[in-house]
Amino acid sequence: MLKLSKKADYALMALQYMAMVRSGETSPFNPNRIVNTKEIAEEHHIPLELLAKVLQTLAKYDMVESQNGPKGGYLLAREPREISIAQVLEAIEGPLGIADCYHEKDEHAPCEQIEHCNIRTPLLRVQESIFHLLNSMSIEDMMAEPPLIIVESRKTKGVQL
Amino acid sequence: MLKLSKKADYALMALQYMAMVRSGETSPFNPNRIVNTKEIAEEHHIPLELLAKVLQTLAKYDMVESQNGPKGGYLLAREPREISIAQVLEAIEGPLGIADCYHEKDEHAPCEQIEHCNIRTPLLRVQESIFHLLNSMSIEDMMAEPPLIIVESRKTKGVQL
DNA sequence: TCAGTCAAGACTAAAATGGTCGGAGATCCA
DNA sequence: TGGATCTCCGACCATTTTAGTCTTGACTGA
Repeated sequence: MLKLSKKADYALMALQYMAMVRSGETSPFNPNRIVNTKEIAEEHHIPLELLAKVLQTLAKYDMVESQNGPKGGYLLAREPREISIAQVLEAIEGPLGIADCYHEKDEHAPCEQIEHCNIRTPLLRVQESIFHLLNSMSIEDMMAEPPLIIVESRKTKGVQL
Repeated sequence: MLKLSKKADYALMALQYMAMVRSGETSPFNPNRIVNTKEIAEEHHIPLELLAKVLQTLAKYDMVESQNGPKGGYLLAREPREISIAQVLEAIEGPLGIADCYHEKDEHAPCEQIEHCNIRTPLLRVQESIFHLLNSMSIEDMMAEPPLIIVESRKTKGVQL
């Protein structure tokens, strides 16, 4: 539950990687170098074609710029700090909302339950908190993180930050 | 994205309703009365059979107690404040985790990317925040909320609480 | 021109989700 | 006491979503 889709995972990985490359972290002698789909896919062991599709949508949403031809590839279209996690997730998976109270068939009609819905208001509060959190974090915040070695239990819950 | 499943919605609605009934809010003369699936389904306009299944799993996780036979139904097994939203979601949709870094086939093996995963640590931070939020809210917090009349735009994002 | 790159779409397989059905079990009352 | 009735229960099916693959085409630079 609440798990990110693979595509969203891949998008974040790719953007983080591009941000690292751009900063010169991975290859100090040529920051700003362009990276292509294959490189990212091999680096992270993810299927090439799927990543390609993800990068296409990121390009469509102006988060990366594509360059065609040999030596082509992608680069970040903005500063890493200007790309929020919320923006990435919305680009890949559509508008985010814990409670979106709209009819499935007709975007503009409210859902069947709305007249008798007792949980809407509190859920909207939860939703706003999550939005705020995801909007406040950017790709920059994902850089230079030492990978965790310890695989902690999935039972750890409710830990205060 | 991040949208709750129908089942999760129904579970929360049902629990909130049962909490209201129990408090005497809906029918002052007999609080603690037992309610059956049909009543909840009709009250909220949700399909009976699906709600039934949801209530079954809630019973399995000891959030409600079931009583069979005529005049049977469900009641809350605990105080509303002792049932957190996180518990409900986990009961219905399985363990929650933005990033669960496990192999799909083998629960105990880490996922393919973990060795080269650059986004794990920051995502775990996000995840912990959300866990904390969902654990800190209970069914009690969902009671006595006046329904919102205004249908606000789904474009409102990143609003500070 | 040619090889390497992105772009775009159709297509398939598998999983998750939403929804349905025919019972099994408990209670009530003649 | 025994059946009628009302409830929960668990297996089942249909649809949608997701993940992944494949093909074709267009663009670019050497």
